[in-house]
Amino acid sequence: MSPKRVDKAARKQEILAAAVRVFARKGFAASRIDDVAEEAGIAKGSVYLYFDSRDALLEAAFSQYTADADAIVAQALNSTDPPLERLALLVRGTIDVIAGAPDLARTLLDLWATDHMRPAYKAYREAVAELIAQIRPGLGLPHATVIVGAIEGVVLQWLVDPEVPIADLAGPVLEVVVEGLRERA
Amino acid sequence: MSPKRVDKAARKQEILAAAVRVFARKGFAASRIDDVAEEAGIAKGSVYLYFDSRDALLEAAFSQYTADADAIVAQALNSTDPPLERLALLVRGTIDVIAGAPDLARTLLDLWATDHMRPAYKAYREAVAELIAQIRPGLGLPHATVIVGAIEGVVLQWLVDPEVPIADLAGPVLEVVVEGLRERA
Amino acid sequence: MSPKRVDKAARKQEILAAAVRVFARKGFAASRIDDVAEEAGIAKGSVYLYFDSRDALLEAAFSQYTADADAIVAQALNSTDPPLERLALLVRGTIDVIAGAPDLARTLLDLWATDHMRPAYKAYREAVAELIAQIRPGLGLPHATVIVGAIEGVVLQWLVDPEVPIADLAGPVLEVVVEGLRERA
Amino acid sequence: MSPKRVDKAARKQEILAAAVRVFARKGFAASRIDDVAEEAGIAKGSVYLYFDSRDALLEAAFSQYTADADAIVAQALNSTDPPLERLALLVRGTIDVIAGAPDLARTLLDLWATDHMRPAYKAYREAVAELIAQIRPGLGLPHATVIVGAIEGVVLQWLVDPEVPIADLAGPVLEVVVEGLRERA
DNA sequence: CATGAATGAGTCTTCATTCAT
DNA sequence: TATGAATGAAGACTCATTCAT
Repeated sequence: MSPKRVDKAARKQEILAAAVRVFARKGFAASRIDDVAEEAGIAKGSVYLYFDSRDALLEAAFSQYTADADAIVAQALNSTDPPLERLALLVRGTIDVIAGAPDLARTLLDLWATDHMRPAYKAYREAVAELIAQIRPGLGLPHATVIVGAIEGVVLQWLVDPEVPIADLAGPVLEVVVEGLRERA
Repeated sequence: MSPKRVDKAARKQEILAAAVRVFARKGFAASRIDDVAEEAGIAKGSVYLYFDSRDALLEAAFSQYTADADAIVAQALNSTDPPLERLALLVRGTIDVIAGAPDLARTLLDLWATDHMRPAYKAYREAVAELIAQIRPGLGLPHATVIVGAIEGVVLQWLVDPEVPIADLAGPVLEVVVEGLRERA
Repeated sequence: MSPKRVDKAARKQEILAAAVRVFARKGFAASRIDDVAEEAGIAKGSVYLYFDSRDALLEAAFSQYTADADAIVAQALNSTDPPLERLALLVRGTIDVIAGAPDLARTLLDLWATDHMRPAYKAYREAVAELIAQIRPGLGLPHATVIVGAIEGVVLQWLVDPEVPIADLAGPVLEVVVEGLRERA
Repeated sequence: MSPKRVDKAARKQEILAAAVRVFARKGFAASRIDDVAEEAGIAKGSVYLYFDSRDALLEAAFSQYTADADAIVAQALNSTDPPLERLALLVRGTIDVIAGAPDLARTLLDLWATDHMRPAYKAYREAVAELIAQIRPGLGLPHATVIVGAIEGVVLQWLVDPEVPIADLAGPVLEVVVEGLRERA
């Protein structure tokens, strides 16, 4: 009847973190449950005390990712700042979160092949569309798709090539997207 | 010995094409040698007469893809039109090619997880940097990364969600990127 | 030290009873120690305080079952009634007991696959042989095997198909076995 | 394109026969795919070229069993002999088939725990009911259940104890069931 | 060249058993 | 005594690769 020392939720987080590190290192497809267990310093079978299956681990990693991302988006959009300010918040927030958790970010490569990101991106686009409609009439979902694309596309390039200086790119994203490339009068 | 009806190189190409179709359909991780053989209309063992291993097949499929992609970019950039025109060509060309071969495009999701795209994207960014430097001084590699990001990011969203109207997005990409979102005076 | 609230033997019996219920429900092969522990309302590890292993638990469950079965048979045979009467008692007793504990009966399916029933059935046949020899000279072990077979075979059919009305079949068993099918003069 | 030497159907039969031998030796629950493969003299993976799963092997064993059994029943019932003759045919046929294939018979112990035998036994009982109704009015399904029970119950005892002389028991079954135990006037 | 049956290493998952608390 | 987290051996199933024909 004595309560066990182990905090189940904490242990679950440890394993998930270990899994994310492994996924980041080798990709989900090449990650074995043994790898995750070893990274977490436990026996293979113990992973199953906390996650139902290998897929459940990816699932959990995904949830963790989108939870963070959603928070950023929500925060940026619910502010009362002027729209351009909020757009800047959004871009900076997203990129900071991603750059701050490279391992988690790497799982995006696997997540994209899933259809878990579909609703997330859809909501993201719609929120941005609403935001930019306040900047200038005539801006809508297509342009929002471009904004989201610029952010995620910059991340993508960093994932493909770690030398891309992701942390420094929030500025350029905003410059290009807000001011455009064309020479001003 | 007269040459056989089917020459080796051609047969190898057929298998490669079949492999790409299969990879596009189910992703690389879920594609079996059996699937490729069936798609190519030959026996499983025969695949090994042309490719040393599953990985070699992958490698070949990836190389073919990047070669195609490189050609698009080169073509757009080597024109003598004014820079903004060439940018437009590039954006439209890339998106048209990708939207025109949806099956092939799916392969990108796997490609990104390899490092085959690293040099391709690097060259892509550098070429775009050179191009936009001609539009306005002060524009450079960071902005080029955003441009490439916007293009690839829009494609990414379409891969994640087929309802994203990729074919209609070349225009919005250019609008945002060239003119910016900000209200003009 | 005053005796603990629950004495060891009683607790052991509780666990055994729980085990039998579980085995009856799902069959032995599909029964997990966890299931037994849960049915007994204790922790999995505690089962091992009373039984050395899963097999020991099985063994105990089987022994309990055969002990019960032997008691039935002994009781029916030790009466001083005339032979046909005792045969009727035996058939009715056996079927009533089995039909009265359907959960327990399911265990028979597993028991048959072990050799725990071998001596029990042997004794059963011999006792019946002795009994029927008093009904008519010339009747012996082969006929006893048929009698026991008819009883157990009817039970078997009920285990295979719960719609077989086991509770109503003691009569027909006796009719067939005592009177035979043939039209009497 | 050259046709392979191996007759797939024959090979499948070989594996099934090997499986039945293994099942007979250790019971289905304790039988490993490795055991079956070794018994068949092939590699573990090869079993899966012919059977989808371990369960499919039991399934196949079952089908083989009931095919034989059904044939016996059908043959006995479709004869034009007088009813008592046909009953004798049925009892002798069933017991001969079972006694002639002890390995296959042993799988009955596993089959019974499945619900595959439910419809088979139901049909068996109904056929016998029809048959005995021709022997004497008033005989019906309950008595048929007893007949089937006597046959299967005798087999059961032989499975539990190989010393039970199954091959010699068709006679006693008929004697008891046709004539009854009671002393005739 | 082509075939496709055969192989067996590799992986996920389960679960009896142990043991620190 | 009791607990239940942890362990790791075992087993089903997959599939890249080989090779006899």
